[in-house]
Amino acid sequence: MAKEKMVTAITSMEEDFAQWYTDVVKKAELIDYSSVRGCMILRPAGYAIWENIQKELDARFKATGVENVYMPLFIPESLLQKEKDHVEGFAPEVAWVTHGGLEKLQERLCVRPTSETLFCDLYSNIVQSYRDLPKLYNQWCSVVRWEKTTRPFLRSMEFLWQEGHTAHATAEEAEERTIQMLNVYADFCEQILAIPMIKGKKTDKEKFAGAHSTYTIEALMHDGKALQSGTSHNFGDGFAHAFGIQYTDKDNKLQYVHQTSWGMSTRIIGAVIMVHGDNSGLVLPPRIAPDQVVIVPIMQKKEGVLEKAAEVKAKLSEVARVKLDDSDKSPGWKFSEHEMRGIPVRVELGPRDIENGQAVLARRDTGEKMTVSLDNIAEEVKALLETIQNDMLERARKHRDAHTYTAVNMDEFSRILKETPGFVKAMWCGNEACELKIKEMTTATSRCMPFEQEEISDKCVCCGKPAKTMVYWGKAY
RNA sequence: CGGGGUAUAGCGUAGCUUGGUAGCGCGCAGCGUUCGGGACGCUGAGGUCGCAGGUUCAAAUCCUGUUGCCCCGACCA
Repeated sequence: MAKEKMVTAITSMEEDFAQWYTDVVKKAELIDYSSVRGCMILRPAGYAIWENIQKELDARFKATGVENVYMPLFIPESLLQKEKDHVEGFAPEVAWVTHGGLEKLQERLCVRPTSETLFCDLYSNIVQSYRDLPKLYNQWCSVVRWEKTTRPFLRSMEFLWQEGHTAHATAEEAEERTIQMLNVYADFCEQILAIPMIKGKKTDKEKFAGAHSTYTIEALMHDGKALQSGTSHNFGDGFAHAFGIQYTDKDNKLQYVHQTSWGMSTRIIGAVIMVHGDNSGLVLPPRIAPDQVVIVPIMQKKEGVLEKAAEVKAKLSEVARVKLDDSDKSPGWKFSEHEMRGIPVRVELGPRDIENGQAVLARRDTGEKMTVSLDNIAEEVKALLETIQNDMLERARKHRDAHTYTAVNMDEFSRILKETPGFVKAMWCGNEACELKIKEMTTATSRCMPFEQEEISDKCVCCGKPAKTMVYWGKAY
């Protein structure tokens, strides 16, 4: 008779993907729910991932000349209202401060949903000459959006992110910066998070409130749904006109600046979970994993085992972030626990191994086990982490490609999304009416117009009129 | 904001139909035996049954209201 499972397992993905996601997030102890509706507590395991993301992204930003600043949490109502599209876009989801202590405020203060208006206000004061440009500022902060429904990482009322805001002398320079930052995001996601991205431009319907154009990176989750993972906006000179951000050029003429903004949030952690995770829990790519290796001693009370484990830890610490689990749980319990938390490599070390001068390495991503000599364990682990990182990217790419389809008519389009969810590549006439109709018929939205275009057909998948662009469509988070 | 669930110890739950001393498993604490895929025995601690009213001699259970959470839609990173 099979022994009853002692601990409630994670719901399998196939059974209920949404429940699987919630289970993983909780069991891996990434977050906890708080007493405030829609706000999550980032626990050490979750926050450590964010810290690594910050570290990697911040270095990449700075390498392109970006400087960090910190802006206020509050925005006066009058400031928020200076740009018409922007305020209309965000009005439904801003939180307001109406009182200071017991006194009612003269003017309401909005809790920032994003900080364009504050940066614009600042730039209007500090930019006078072409010599003051460009301004390349970024801030790490949290923002608040009064969401109707929330999910850990994917949509919470308060979330952590970075928002970059730049001001340039010319339209060309602003466009160049917009694309440059999109590429920074895409490279980061592929190199560090092992998530392949589709880079492209948003349609007018999907672009940011107040933007001239919005670029996006889109990823495909394990369940075939798309996740917008980072955006980069070119504002043109729209905000500059609204806020009066002008400078004097070389010919002593007054000019408006051209601006960009770009952001990535803790939502990207949701992508890591849903791209790499499996039925045993989280699977972290080595480069972002707070702990890359966990050593599980076997028969740890036996003399010499913990000593040897500490020795191995010291050796491995030179090539990786290592944790030694010497708690008094059983080995089997530890195996499951660290799998749930997604630690890339497990080292098993027991009396038998020590006698033979070896250890067992287990890969989190494949479950594969191998025996290595203690003499060169550091080199072996280092190489294995690299292999895992590369294999994870490759596997994610294969999954995405296998779930990317083409459609030339609506029958095909609907059938694909119904039977085998994923990205659908299809031609589009450029008319918003077709976007709306497709959404109505299939619930899919245009994810982006990819930089890498293909000519699938010469007719719009929806209306049959001459097509302008190939678009990636999909159901999105 | 609509539709559907749900709320009992840290977690998972039984009890509710038919009111009558709140029970179980995991976890937690102590001791001992264990240890290569969620070990076992013994002992023990832990509960305003989401919250607020009401009915009743008596409410986890019946009634009313309210709030949180989860899932599915409409809106967003």
